[in-house]
Amino acid sequence: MDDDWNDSQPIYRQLRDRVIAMILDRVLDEGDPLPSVRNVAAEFRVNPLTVLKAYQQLADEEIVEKRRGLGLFVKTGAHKILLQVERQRFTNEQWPAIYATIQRLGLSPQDLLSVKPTTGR
Amino acid sequence: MDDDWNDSQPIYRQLRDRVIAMILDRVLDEGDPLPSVRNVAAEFRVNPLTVLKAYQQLADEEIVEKRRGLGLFVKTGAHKILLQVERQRFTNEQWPAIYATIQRLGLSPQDLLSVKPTTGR
DNA sequence: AGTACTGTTATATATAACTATAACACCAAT
DNA sequence: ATTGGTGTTATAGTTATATATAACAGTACT
Repeated sequence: MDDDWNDSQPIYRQLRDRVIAMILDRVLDEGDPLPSVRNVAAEFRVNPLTVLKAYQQLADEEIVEKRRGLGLFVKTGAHKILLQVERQRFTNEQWPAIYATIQRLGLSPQDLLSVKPTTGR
Repeated sequence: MDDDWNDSQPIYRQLRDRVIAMILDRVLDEGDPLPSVRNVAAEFRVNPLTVLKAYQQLADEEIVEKRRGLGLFVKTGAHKILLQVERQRFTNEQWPAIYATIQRLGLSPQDLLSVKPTTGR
């Protein structure tokens, strides 16, 4: 409903991340069709080619499956694989920098843990 | 010494962040000159214009002060201001999304916040 | 005056990201 | 067969990022 785009990340990347989040949150179950390229483009007021690029990437990552004339579908096993891959990516690649920032700013775990998330990401 | 550039962020932005980190870490004290445009460009094998863009931004943000023919210098009060501004930006804008990701991946925030990082950022 | 530093501007080029518009090819159902 | 739904391709233009090269302008020191 809210078309908010993070300025520090390409849209097609954010679209990809959004789908992955939906799979992880079981909003999209395995075998379910992804919302169509044209629908997503219309909903977020974005060019269809941008959506296509995001979907293409998901297909390249074997998270999603193409069926000619029908659309893209969540592969079976996608949830489990994503959980593994994304966990490792987060803890190894993203978290160290985040933790360094927290330390640098002198923020306390207590403060951070009491902050409620507002964005789905 | 290690010229590592994060692929998901423009170089000039990363250069800006690096200077800010140096100020927060007291590597650069108030009144100190920033490493010169040409030196930074040479050290990181980057175009001088890219460095200039980062420095220009720091000047626009009033964190740094220009002296004609001499260079850029850390403003007095920069540390305190940065600590305030960056703390708020992190907890309000970045942390909520990070926390959501942690939840989504089923990771324990407590564990993450008590573990030592491996990379300096 | 000359040298050696500073930031800055001017051109020109390359690539990535995003957009607008239009058309094509496949599949399912009427 | 036609309609309406998929993804996909083709052209073309804009903006942001980064590059290479060169020159300009202010300050300090010799």
